[in-house]
Amino acid sequence: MSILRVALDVPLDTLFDYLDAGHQAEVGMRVLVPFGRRQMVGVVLEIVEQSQLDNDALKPVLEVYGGEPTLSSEILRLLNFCADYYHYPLGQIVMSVLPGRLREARLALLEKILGYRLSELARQASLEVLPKRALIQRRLWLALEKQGSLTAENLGETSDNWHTAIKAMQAAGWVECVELKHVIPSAPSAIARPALNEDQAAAVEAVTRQLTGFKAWLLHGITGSGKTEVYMRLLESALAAPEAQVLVLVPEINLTPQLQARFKARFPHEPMVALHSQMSDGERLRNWRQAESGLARIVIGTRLSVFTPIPNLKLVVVDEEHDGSYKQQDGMRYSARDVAVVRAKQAGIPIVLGSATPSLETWHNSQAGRYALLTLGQRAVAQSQLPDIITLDARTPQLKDGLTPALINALHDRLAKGEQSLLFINRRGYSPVLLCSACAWVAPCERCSSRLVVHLRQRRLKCHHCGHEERIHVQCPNCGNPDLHPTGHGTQRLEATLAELFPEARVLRVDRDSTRRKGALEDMMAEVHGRRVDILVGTQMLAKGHDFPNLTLVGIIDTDSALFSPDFRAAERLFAQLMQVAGRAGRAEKPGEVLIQTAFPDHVLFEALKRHDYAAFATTLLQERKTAMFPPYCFQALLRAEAQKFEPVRDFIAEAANIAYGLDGAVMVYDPVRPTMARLNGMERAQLLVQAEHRQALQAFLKQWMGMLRSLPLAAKVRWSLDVDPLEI
DNA sequence: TTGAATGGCGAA
DNA sequence: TCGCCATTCAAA
Repeated sequence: MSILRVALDVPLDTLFDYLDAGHQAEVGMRVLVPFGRRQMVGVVLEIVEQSQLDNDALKPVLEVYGGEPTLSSEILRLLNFCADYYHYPLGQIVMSVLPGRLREARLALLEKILGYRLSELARQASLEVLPKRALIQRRLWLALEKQGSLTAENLGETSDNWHTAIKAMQAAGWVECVELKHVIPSAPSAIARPALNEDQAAAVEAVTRQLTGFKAWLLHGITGSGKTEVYMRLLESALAAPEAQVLVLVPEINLTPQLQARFKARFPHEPMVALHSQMSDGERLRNWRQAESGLARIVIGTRLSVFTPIPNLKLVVVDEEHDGSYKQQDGMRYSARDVAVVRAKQAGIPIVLGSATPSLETWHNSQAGRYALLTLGQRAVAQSQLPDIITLDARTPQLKDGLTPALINALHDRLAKGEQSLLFINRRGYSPVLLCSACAWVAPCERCSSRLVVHLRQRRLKCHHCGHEERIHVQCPNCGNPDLHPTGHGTQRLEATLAELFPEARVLRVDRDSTRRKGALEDMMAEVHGRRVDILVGTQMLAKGHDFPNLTLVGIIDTDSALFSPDFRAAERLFAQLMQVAGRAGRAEKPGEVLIQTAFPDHVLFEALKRHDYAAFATTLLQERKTAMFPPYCFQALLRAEAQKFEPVRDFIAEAANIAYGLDGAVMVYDPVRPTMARLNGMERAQLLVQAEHRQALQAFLKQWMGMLRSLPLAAKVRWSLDVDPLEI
């Protein structure tokens, strides 16, 4: 009798063996199995003849969910790689990449992919058999005539009331419901494609020439250089092969609808699905299923979608590859960008990583020749200019509520011209600190090593790390002084200041607080586009993806903390962020201006930024990293631990360090430290960094180390995790 | 991780 | 001795 080796969602680094009991399960199928006193859903990863355990110690599977799509061997191979590389239990990985519905103990996919097509009867007849006034029916008829068959989703795009119309047509016998296996290819239609500039054309040509076989490309294009157009041309080429599918990764959910809309306009006939965590379970499953079955040809999604089974994958695009959102920050701490590269390699297909400010890891790979570099140096709209970037010395006594006179003048100027401005400040709330004027007490968070932020309008103090809230104190709890001052500037305070300085201006604040309501961001963007806003105040939310044609001034307030941060990646991130924000200015024909307030106007970062010279800055940073032996010149892993009490955390980390010191000498083990947020959400934290010059050495070390850590008694007393290639240290 | 079994301790 | 808790252990 064959033995099924099953992956289960338990934090144990092992598979569990079950007897097949005549079910004839296959690798990749879901099964229901008894587990302790419970039942669990798992996935068959191996089928063997003999278990390590005695056969009578094995229980039979309860159910095999056959007739469903399974996890393909390609995906299982990728997940195996991840389990190895990130040192995370395979069972948990397998179960976490399945859509929620497939983690439930029931057959999920009895529903077929249904589509509609014109009946034989209808094909003999003509549109004129429909009532004259049934406009929607007529539209659907035409669409079906053109496409052959369409899914409910396709029809939903044709019109909102498609459902009643299709029912009527079905009742009249014009339309029939069929199960879809393949998309019926549509006749190519004339879609307007903008002309490419020289750089774009060269990039498209280079990749198109090598669409078979693995190759990683870095598409380095300044903001506004038309990266998306390059992606679309590449999709076009890749999709020219019959049945071919492509995967496009985007960093954030916010950016999916935008890109989706552009793709839809360009590829109206290509079935496209989006995958991200904000969709309902049903929708997620449906879309996953369409990708898995080969029906969807364009799959666009956030980081988790890198694990979607896509049988005929021919090209992967990772947009904004430098973006930190690609890194999962809990559970298996994978980098979707890195996994995407592995996936492309395993599948033997090209991958394009796009960014205006590539991560240093990627840039280094391109310099070392591992990735081929494609540069877009011109803005796509030829006459549009790169913005002028100017630093303003913030060490002036004439600061008015944190604003320099030069910035205020520039705002005046735009207002007079009827142009829009954007002030960028990376701090939500009214002010970041509540300070006692007498004893210098500041309101702390009880659960974190952080300060509470003043939200004046709601009269509350909030912790931006754990979500804790309390009322604003009437007097200092330390000395009784009633004179407590909100100190420093946040978005809300800036908004208030601007209202005072420019009473006639329409100011709009865009941050996590003001956009909490669903659809709020979209509404606000519409306000901006409709020119019903003069000055935008916002956090980094505004940096990504939005085009503001009438925006000609970007003011950046208070970025200095990142210049001298203990985190060696802070400068890299700041540069990327400033480049991105700067890219918001002057995207159309109007030249833009970026004013940066800083106490360090001559800092090299700003010098490079003024010249829009990413390459030079990257070279400087890489030089520093090389000298210090930091990534990408070494490979790191970070062991984190947390618990309610510090003592077990300290002991666990200390013991882990001791074990590490005793292992392989090719790995450097730092001292245990407490992170900047030593306390977070009521948990005491500590961490330990290890690094090695070679990935292999680090991996070999981690394998041993993890095995030993898992068997430590203390390991059960703390919450701990390993972060391979950590982004924040 | 979950859930059950174990063991220590105060109350009765 | 009961009941409650914290801790420990197994899961195929």
